[in-house]
Amino acid sequence: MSEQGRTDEAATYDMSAAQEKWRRVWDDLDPFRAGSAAPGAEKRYALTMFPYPSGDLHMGHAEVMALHDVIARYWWQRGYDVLNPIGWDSFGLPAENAAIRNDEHPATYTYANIETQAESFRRYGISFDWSRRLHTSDPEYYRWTQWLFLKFRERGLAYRKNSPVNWCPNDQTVLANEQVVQGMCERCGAEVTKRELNQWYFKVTEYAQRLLDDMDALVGTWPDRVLAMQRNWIGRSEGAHVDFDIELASGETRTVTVFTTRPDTLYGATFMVVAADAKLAAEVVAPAQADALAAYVEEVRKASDIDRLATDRPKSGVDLGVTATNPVTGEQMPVWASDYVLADYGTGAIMAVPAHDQRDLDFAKVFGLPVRRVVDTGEDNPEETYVATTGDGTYVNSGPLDGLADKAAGISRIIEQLEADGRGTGTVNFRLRDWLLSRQRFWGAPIPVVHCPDCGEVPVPEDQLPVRLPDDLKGADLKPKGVSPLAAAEAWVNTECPSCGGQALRDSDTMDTFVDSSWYYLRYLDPSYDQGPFDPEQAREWMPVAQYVGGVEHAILHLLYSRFFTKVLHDMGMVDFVEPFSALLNQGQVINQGKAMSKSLGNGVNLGEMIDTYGVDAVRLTMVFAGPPEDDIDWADLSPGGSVKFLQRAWRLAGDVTSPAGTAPEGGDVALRKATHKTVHEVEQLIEAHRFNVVVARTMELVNVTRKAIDSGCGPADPAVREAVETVAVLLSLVAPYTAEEMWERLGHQPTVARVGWPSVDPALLVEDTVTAVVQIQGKVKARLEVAPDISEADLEHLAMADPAVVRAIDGRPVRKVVVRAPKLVNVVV
RNA sequence: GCCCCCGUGUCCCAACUGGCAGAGGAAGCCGCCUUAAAAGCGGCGAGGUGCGGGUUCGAGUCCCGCCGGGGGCACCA
Repeated sequence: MSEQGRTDEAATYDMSAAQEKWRRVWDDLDPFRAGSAAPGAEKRYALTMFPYPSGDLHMGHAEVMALHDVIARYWWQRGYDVLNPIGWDSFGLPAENAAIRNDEHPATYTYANIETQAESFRRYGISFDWSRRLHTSDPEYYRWTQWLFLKFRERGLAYRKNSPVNWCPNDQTVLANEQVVQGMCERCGAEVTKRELNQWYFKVTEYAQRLLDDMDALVGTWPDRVLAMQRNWIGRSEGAHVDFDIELASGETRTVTVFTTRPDTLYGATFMVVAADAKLAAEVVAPAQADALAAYVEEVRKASDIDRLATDRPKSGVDLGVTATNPVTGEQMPVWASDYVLADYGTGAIMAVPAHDQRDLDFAKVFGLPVRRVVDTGEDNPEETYVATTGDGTYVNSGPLDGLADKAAGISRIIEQLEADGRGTGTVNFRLRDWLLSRQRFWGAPIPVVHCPDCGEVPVPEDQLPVRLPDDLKGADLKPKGVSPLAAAEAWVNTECPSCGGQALRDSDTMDTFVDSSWYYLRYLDPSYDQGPFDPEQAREWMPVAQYVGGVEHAILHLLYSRFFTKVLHDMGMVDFVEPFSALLNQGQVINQGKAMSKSLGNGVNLGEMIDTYGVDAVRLTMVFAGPPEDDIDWADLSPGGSVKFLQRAWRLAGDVTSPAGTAPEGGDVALRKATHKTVHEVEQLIEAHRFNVVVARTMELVNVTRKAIDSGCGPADPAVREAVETVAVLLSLVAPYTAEEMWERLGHQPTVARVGWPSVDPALLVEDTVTAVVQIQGKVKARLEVAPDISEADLEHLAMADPAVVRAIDGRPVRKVVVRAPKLVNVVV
């Protein structure tokens, strides 16, 4: 790129040559090895969500890594000992599907892509410690995933149960609730159906309250919206279980418990509704209504989840032909079945209070069921309007509660009464369900359990881990068949029972890949550790992660699971903290022309081409400068060419410095020195606040004033110029490592600029000689005064009132009030 | 339907606990340099902060109500 015959001002450096050159130097110096900081340095763990190895890196990776690296490199410069590892989340469906397509083993695709991405990361110049590299599909890794599964099982936190589960007919596997989005498979978009299967679960629900409570410690360092999403997902609600006796057709009595958040409206419960697809409905239905129920359930099954999600569709249901007794009024209430009650939330049955719940009221209206108001809110009576009232009010028609106007008191009184009568109890209910972890796919960690006809479910002994995946399956062997491809691998699935030695079968399901990623941050501490999943000593030194950076798409799944794992490990005594990630930053997405990049829109931007055209540094700088890190950035709005120009301008400064390396800055041009020190000081605060775009803007300003100083100010030989240019190089080392290194070399220094240390700020140089004070009349600026920064309020007021422009503006009117904020402002009110 | 975030020059974006609306960049225009162009250097313009109220000496910033955009949840009893 550099050519002969150009003037000095127009000189540029060759970006691609610099990339080749410095990459080798860095490989040699290995400057980002954790543990290489000065002895006693504070340790900081910088983590970025590890990539999935599909294809090469894309613009999204480029953005998140560029932002993340600002933090990691800043910490190194500040003298911290930094752990910034990289690895791959390398199990998963895309590799398996590629293997079926290409008639090969999934490992082929996986490890080839990993090499491609690793090469791209190196070229991209991220400050990773490559010695910590891991892949979750390595047997050395999944050995410990399996080990953790067994430990969870020992603690009763991994268990099997029969249950209707989410089934993706396209991927031919079950899905966790978290992986079903709007009734669709979050991976392939197919409509999810239900199947009754025996599957493995992690008992996340046991940790629901702690997952909620411990979020208090994350407020302020995690994005509010992520905390809100997790809270919402956990879905805690306080209420009561209330028992209703149902008079069955056989004459027997069956007690049915409902969950309600409004036990205080029990006097207004006029009917009961059970989930149509729950066993309960079939168990209590009167014989005369059994056919009607069966027909209704069939109808509901046919209606897809998509239809169910439409909240405005009319209520439907069927009368079960039995009645339940209201425990406080003694009234007989009809029992209905409907699909608006969910089988797997609460108890799958509700007491309907149509006057104060719109859904119940809609149902009552369709079927002509009674409505009775028990809370008078002052609004129109819902019995007439068919608009349910849900606010606070005075209890009516509610026996002992009548006249009371306090909802909290109403709730606790009813609960007391129910508890005294043995008809109910106060309780807390969560929306969170247990985590379904079995997958009927091949490319995952096998579940380390053997099923023996005599001994039943037998865990694989620890010394036999890992249970390795067979390496002789490929192509059509891996086609989804509704059961795991492993079930058909006879040589693999047939085994000895570890307990009795008899013929037995391995569990042929594999674990959800989210199990792998729930603990990888601990494995990074020492990926070759063979005494356990991670080195507890290293965990004490480095954990928890000081800054985690990644996409908001993991707001619930990965982050919730990792938090759960950490709490379990804490309870096992393996770690001494309860939250894995102290701070979280969600970067925005890179979009193009207002829309997410996609093949169908044809608006994709190829990272490799961008790097070839503009160079790594310009692409990184463009990403960081684009805007606040958590905002989406539209590539069409940006100017990578402008970034190139800026980097060349900055680089050119280094060539203009004529003072020798090592020149002390003292005695240099004071104005330039002040600009330099002020920039460093501001950048420190901006980085702490993650305002990286402004960091770049401040660096540009410093480049601009340095250019002026060289051309028309103190001149290139002034020591302040060297100080300014060296500062620019250090600032750029966070964002544009190649340019920074080129500058550093040109300035007569040895590599690497990435570890030279952060410039120290001289507080004396942060003090301004004079400050511009603004004098306002009625809030409008009328005069400006140059004053000392430490001027007293009285002096400033005096100066302001004496200013001719101010006197003119006041024009003899009486001054009602003078507001003085020394040294910046005086406001005169007349 | 409920909850959250965001609306600042042509565009992307700055503006500390309320205190001179403009830092940086892009695009544009004008000079300098050049035989010329590119590159480089220097300079210029423009909005009163989506709309309407309110609080305040003073509001882009705080409060209320709208409009527009984005996101999350969604029959969760």
